[in-house]
Amino acid sequence: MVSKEPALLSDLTNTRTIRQNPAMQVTDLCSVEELDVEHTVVCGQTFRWRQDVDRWWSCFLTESVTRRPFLVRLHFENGRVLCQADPNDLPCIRSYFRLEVDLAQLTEEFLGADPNIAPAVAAFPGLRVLRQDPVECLFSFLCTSAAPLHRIRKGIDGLCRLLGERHDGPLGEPHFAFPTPERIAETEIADLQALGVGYRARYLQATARQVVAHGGAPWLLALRDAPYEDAKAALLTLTGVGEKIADCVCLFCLDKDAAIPVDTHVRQIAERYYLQGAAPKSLTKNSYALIGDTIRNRFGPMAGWAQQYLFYADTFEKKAWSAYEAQYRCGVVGEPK
DNA sequence: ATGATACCTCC
DNA sequence: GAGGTATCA
Repeated sequence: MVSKEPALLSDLTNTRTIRQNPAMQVTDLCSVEELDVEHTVVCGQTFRWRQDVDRWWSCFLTESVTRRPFLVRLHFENGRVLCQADPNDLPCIRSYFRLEVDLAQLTEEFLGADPNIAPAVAAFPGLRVLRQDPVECLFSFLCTSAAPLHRIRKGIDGLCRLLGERHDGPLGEPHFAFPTPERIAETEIADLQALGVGYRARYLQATARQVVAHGGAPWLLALRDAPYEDAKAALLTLTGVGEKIADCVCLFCLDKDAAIPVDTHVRQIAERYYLQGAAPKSLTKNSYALIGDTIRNRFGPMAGWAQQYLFYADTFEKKAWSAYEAQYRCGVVGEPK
């Protein structure tokens, strides 16, 4: 599997070089009860995090307003989350993980609203919904339709390597920023398809052109200030964006905490707990809304977070964690198992 | 409005 | 067949 993509070997993050970068400092970010880094970055809301050889989790993120890329590395030790980053980037990192949300209070409210969520909350304390950069979130989720996790990660990684701005570390280790809509818009469909994203290549180019026509990244970011319904409606006009992906983008980067992305897992959960007998046979526009409304009625305006606990606990049960985790290890992206 | 099918790719 | 969408009946 290594011989298939030898180029990746040279791209492994050399943690020593990062430690030698004087701008990178280790900070005590918060407690592990406040943030479970590992499950938060592998629970299906973001796809570019990886575990370096020293087991620190790392990602090359983009600040949503300034479009400035920056490196983050996180690790947990003695009940604390340690953060290795440029101190100037700490506010961005706190914002990304939405540490302003009082998770203890929120999960307490969820438990009061519905005891069915107790096992999920108990299994993953510290699991959070992110505030990602909308550009990365939208174009990432365009790659997710009917695709397994390793394919999603490979496609997104390829997209960044092909079109993302390259930033070299102190000893030349490369980091690729997520590409701009403009860059994706000017790329041939065939070149995008060569990344292994299949028919989603057409969606990437079409949506990139539509976003650029609307004003680019700032237009997407402005949806954060719009009501959920308006933001979702705007996203639904984009090619390749249906209800599920629109809700993923709303929830995972636009602060729309009531958004419920409904897939087969969430549908099964809704059937099991709330809709016995009255369960819809298929996922139509109406049944999609019914399931979302059911969960919103139960958990209120932060229902999207409740959905994430229920969803992840359900999928986690079905896959052995070791097999799951292996896809993230050592930064080797793109190869399954 | 609901239901069926094709669309890339690869295990 | 897979964590979905566009298209057409």
